[in-house]
Amino acid sequence: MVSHKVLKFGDDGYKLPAQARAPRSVRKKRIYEKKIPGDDKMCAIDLLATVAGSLLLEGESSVNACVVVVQNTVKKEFPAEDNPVKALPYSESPRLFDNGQCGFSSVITNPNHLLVGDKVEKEVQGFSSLGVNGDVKPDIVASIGSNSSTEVGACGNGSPNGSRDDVNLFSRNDDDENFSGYIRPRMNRPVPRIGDRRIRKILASRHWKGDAKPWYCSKRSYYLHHHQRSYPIKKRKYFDSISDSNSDDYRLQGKTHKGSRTISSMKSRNASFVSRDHHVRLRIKSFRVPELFIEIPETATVGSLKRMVMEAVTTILGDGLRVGLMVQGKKVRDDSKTLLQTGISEENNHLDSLGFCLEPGLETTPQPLSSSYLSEHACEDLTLCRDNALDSSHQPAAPSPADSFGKLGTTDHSRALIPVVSAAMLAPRPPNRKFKRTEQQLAAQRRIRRPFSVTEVEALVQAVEHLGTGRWRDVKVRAFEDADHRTYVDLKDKWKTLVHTARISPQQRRGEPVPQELLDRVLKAHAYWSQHLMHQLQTEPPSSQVEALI
DNA sequence: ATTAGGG
DNA sequence: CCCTAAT
Repeated sequence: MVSHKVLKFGDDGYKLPAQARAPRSVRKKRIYEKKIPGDDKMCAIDLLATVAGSLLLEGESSVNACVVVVQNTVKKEFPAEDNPVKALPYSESPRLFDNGQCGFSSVITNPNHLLVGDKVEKEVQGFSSLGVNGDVKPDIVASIGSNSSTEVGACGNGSPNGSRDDVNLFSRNDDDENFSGYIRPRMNRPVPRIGDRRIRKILASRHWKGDAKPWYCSKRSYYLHHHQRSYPIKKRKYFDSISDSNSDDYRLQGKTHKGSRTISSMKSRNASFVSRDHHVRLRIKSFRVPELFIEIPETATVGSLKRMVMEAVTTILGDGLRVGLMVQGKKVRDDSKTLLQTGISEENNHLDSLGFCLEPGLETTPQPLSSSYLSEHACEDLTLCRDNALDSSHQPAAPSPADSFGKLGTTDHSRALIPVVSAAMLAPRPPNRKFKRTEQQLAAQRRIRRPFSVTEVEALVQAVEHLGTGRWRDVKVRAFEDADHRTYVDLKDKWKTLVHTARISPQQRRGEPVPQELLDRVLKAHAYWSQHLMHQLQTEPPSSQVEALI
């Protein structure tokens, strides 16, 4: 009987459980959601190589060269007075191993700088669409600096509107953050990432107000996934004014491009900001491969082990990646948002929790495993491993997370081992807890407040009159299909407050006054549906009743 | 994924 | 709005 060694690279793999939740991008989209047009595809490896190349470019001194990675090319822009930096030959692949260390604590280890100009947004989008990945969701995070060792030096002054908003973020040293992940056979089931449940518990035990907000937040990840995060605080007033000045009746408005109006009005208003040639300098310290679990027979050769590890990494990188961006612990999904809006160009302290991550490009077309970058050797070894696993009866000495090991080889699809990376390791380091989060930071975590306009209230009331108070999903579809920022939870909450508002005296009400007529309807509908909970289940009341209700 | 309800 | 718990 061949015993297996379970090798685990990295030793603090579980230190960040709260961040272990995998992206939900995989999940089925809500019906009322709009589909995002597919992006171009490109070779993930090439991408990584490109990124790596870019990152390896700089030495400590040359801080001002601007290296922008655009798909398969590396575009360099050099400030007049700076020494150009040699570009890494494109053919040179990133270093996957950290010399002297077991495994690959970092794909790219040299301190380096990635300076991004205005066009960052576009560039990032270029990345965001690589191949795809069937059922595994590795994440690789490139943390930008770290709290403990990050030196945030502002080239400009601190004033938000100062003449120089440039921010230079860089880390002094390459402090070693461990990584973890698993290698597991490709199975139907997603990998046993760090248990959701456990994570939730941990999350639950953590009051977000007082603690770092995990960037994967159970529920929130659901709708924030699709309903973009709010704007930076600083811009809040500005946005509020916009939405306030426009009543949004999405139902009547029909399908329009989301936010088109907002964007356009924003442009004109924000012109003074945007026009200025402010740049944000970011330095991606390194991309790390998270914790990795490998099960391999004792009789396997060192060479095969090495290849296995290589295979794992390669698979992670080659199975389709896209770039994710995290700001203040929150994933920024809206690619159309500007850095300014996202807060990246704001004060320095916003950058301490900025992170890039490579995640599976699940939005795009799935690619058959055969097209991945598995080498023949790797496949051979993996096959060998699989066979051995079969021989050794079943069962994996591998405890916990690797419960799938036992099934190694039970499926034909398990020909290749798919490395699974726990998101935990990849997450950017949580904000430094030493310093209390500022109100601003806290607020930035929230979605922007968007008071319901009278028109929206009207739409909501009408929908509830017809559908009742227990079918918010339907209400959403029916009356707010195009209001992407209004989730059914929001609608439910709004109804709650409407009912409350209707019950209190007009003097106690705040905000834009809701016509009494509407409030009356709210109470009526509320009363009606309170009594007809039975019917509310599926059917809509006869129009006659509804009208009577109205 | 949705719903319900407290914070 | 946020967050959870329970569906």
